[in-house]
Amino acid sequence: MSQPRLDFYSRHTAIVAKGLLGKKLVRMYEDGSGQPKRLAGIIYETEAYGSKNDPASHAFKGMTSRNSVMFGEVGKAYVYFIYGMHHCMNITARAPSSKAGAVLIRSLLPVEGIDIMIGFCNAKDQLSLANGPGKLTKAMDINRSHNGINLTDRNSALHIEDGIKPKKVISTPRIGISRATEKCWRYMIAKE
DNA sequence: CTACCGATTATCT
DNA sequence: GATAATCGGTAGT
Repeated sequence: MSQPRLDFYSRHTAIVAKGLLGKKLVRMYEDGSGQPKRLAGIIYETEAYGSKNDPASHAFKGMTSRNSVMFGEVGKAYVYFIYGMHHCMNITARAPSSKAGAVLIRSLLPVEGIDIMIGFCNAKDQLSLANGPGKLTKAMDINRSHNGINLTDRNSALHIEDGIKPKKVISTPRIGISRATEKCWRYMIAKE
């Protein structure tokens, strides 16, 4: 299975956000049986977050202990904890001229290990399993231990593989933020 | 050390 | 549509 390499992530964050649609997020889940289980979903919705040009981004005010991954190498996972109960997962990506950047994964369409994911989050059907940034991390058991993990390595517990090619993509303002709402940096696969 | 608040979700009216 | 749940990061004292 081929997968995006470093140069894929070394472009403007918004371009990468759009390019990640249709790719597959793969989680190798170690359940103690000795045989890793594969959990995977097609990326259906993303949002781009920049640096000093983007007041809505964690990186806007400069590097801190939390967001340092956003300033590091591209193609890594940036996982953070929010609202005392949810994790959100990002993929670091930025043009070489930019200091920081990441793409928030907002929703997935589960395709592998669906039974296991349903067990994690009490969801009843495939669609409601990972249709939100906090829900998909719960469905795939993603937490801060995955912060900084290399997503371009297929041996990682978390990585990206090539998936489908979206036929139609739409962009809208981002969700759940109070600043820089004028930027249309949210991308999602549209129904044909 | 203390206080405020957020890239969310489930649940209630 | 509105709000509680719940806690780590960040800024300010």
